[in-house]
Formats: sequence, structure tokens, C-alpha cells
Amino acid sequence: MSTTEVSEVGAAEWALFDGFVAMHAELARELDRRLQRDAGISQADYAVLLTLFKAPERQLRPGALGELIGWEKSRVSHQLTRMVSRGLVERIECDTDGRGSLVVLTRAGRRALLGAMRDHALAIRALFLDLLEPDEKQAIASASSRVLQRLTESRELDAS
Amino acid sequence: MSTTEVSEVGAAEWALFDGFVAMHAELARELDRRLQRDAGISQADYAVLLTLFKAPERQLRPGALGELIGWEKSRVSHQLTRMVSRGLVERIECDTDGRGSLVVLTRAGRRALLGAMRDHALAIRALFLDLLEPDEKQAIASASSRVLQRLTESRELDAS
DNA sequence: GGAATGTAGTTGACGTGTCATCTGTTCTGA
DNA sequence: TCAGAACAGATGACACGTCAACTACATTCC
Repeated sequence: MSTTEVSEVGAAEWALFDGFVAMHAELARELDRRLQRDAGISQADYAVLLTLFKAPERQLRPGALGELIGWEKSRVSHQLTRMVSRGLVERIECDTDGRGSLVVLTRAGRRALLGAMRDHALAIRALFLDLLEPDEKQAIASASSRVLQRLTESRELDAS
Repeated sequence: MSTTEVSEVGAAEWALFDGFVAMHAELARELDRRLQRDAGISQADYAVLLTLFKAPERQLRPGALGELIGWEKSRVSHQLTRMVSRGLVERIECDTDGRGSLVVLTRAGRRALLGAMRDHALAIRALFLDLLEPDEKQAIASASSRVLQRLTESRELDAS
């Protein structure tokens, strides 16, 4: 019986993982689609615009931006290049550091963000938050932070 | 006080969503990195190889493959093109349908998959499954299927 | 002050994902 | 039987992400 039990436990766990991954994929796809349809921007655009909007002076160094969103520098750089070409943000010179630049929202970027925020928040509620029971929210929150913690440790271990 | 309560509840929920998204992103990145390092393939490659491997005759129509993995046809097609160029799979003619083709594993594809399976499973255990309490597993499983369900309904509604 | 070193950011190559469109086959029904 | 609809898949254009260089400014320390 132990064999059966073990493999059944195993099967349930793989199903859990697959379901979790599939759920995230579909959710992200749908949120992206709606954001694109309603406001003409992507989730990546949204993250950058929102982070800039919340920043003290509505402007950030690329490095700080990456830090806040959790992206590596080259991803930030590529994303900014695309957003500049779409007119959502601008790169300006940085007074205090000759290497760096400052990223600022354009009027169009600000408008796109404001147009997106309400719908995006509603979509996240309707497709995710409102479907969770309180204990599920608790479980997901604590599981997320534990897994994230583990990943960070594992990364630091690798780097050493 | 209700304002405070509402906004606090709101804040906790956004933190939950952000944490969940960040956790998934980091987890997927790390699994990808390890798969790439240990077996020289991506998660996308892995999904295709495994699905082919599990198929009755070790071969599938692109459409059926997409169905099983949950990908749309153009994604399948692009992925297959890349995998063919890397020698992991082959496209052969389909006898029974002049439009279609059949995808089969190459020897290299089979070897890559077998080399990847153990490490990949261990990584998923170590970075995810083993970190979850039983009740968290239960919560994530039921939440995933409920959200997925909702997304499917929403898609069908859109299509109509 | 000047060589070594670190840091901020960009770039190119490549793999991945989506949408719209196109080609060619199969099916269907008058 | 044959015109048109449905279907299987491929393709091009473009957005996104990662890794490995690379540029150029800033620091440090002799």
C-alpha cells in the first residue's frame, strides 16, 4: 500500500503544481489582453508607469526603477527603449551622475496610466481576489513569501 | 474607521497579489535557469518533449500537442520550428490528413528529456512543493481550479 | 594624478509569446 | 459535383526577457 500512497501523493502534488502554473499563465494572459484592449498598454508598461507615478518626484533612475519592480538592468533598459519609442516615458540627463539618466513620465504616459488603473484593478479583483476564501488568501500569502524567501536564499548561495 | 478598514483590507490584497506574482516569476526564472544549465533546454522545450514522450505512439499532431499543453496553435508552431532547428523534434508527413503533420521526438530530444526529468522534478520539489504546508497545498489547489474555471467562463463569454 | 576597479546603463543575439494573416486541405450541402 | 465554410498549420511583425559583452563615468588607493 505504501507504493500506492506515495505515488498518489506524488500525482496530487504534480497536479497541484501544474494547476498552479496553468492558473497563473491564464490569469496573466487575460490581464494582459484587457490592459491592452482597454488602455493600449502591456503589464510591463503598467508596472513601469505606476512605479514612476508613485515615485517622489515622478522620476527615477533606471537602476532604482529596476530595484522597485524587481527587474534586472537590461530588462529595464530594453523596456524603457520600447516605451520611449511609444512616447510613454522620456529619458533625461542626470545632473549628479554622468553615467546615468532619469526616466520621467510623458503626458501620454500619465494619461495611459490613469486610464488603465481602474479597469486593471477591477479585473484583478474579478478574476482573482474575489474568488478566494479568506483562508486561501492567507495560505497563498504565506506560501508566496516562504517560496520567495527560499528562492532568494538559493540565489545568494549560488552567487557565493 | 470604515475607510481605514477598507483601505487596509485593500492594501493587504494588493500585497497578496503582488507577492503571488513575484513568487511565480522568480520560481519560473529559477526553474528555467536550472533546466537550461543542467540539460540545455527551456521549460517550453521540456513541456513539449514530455508531452510527446507520454503520447501513445510518442508522436502527436501539432494541434493535439497544443491542446494537451494548453497553447494556441501559432505558439506551438513557432516552438516546433525552433525545436526542429535545435534537433529536438522532427516534423513528418501525416498520412491521414494532407494539411497536417506529425511531430516526433528525435534521439537527441529523447536524451535531453531523460537527462532533464529527475533534476527538474527535484527542483520543483525543493523550491516549491516541499515548502508548502498540507493546508496550503489544499488552498492553492482549490483556488487555482476556481480561478481557472472563472477564466475559462470569461473566455467563453467573450467568444460569444 | 593616474592605473585599477567598480558601477550605470546600453546593446546585440537569441529564445519566447501574441495577433493577424495566409496557404492549402477537408468537409458540407445545395 | 462543386462552391464555400471550416480547419490545420505556417509565417511575419512585433513585444517581451535573458545573457553576455561593451561603453563610459566614478571611485579608490597608491
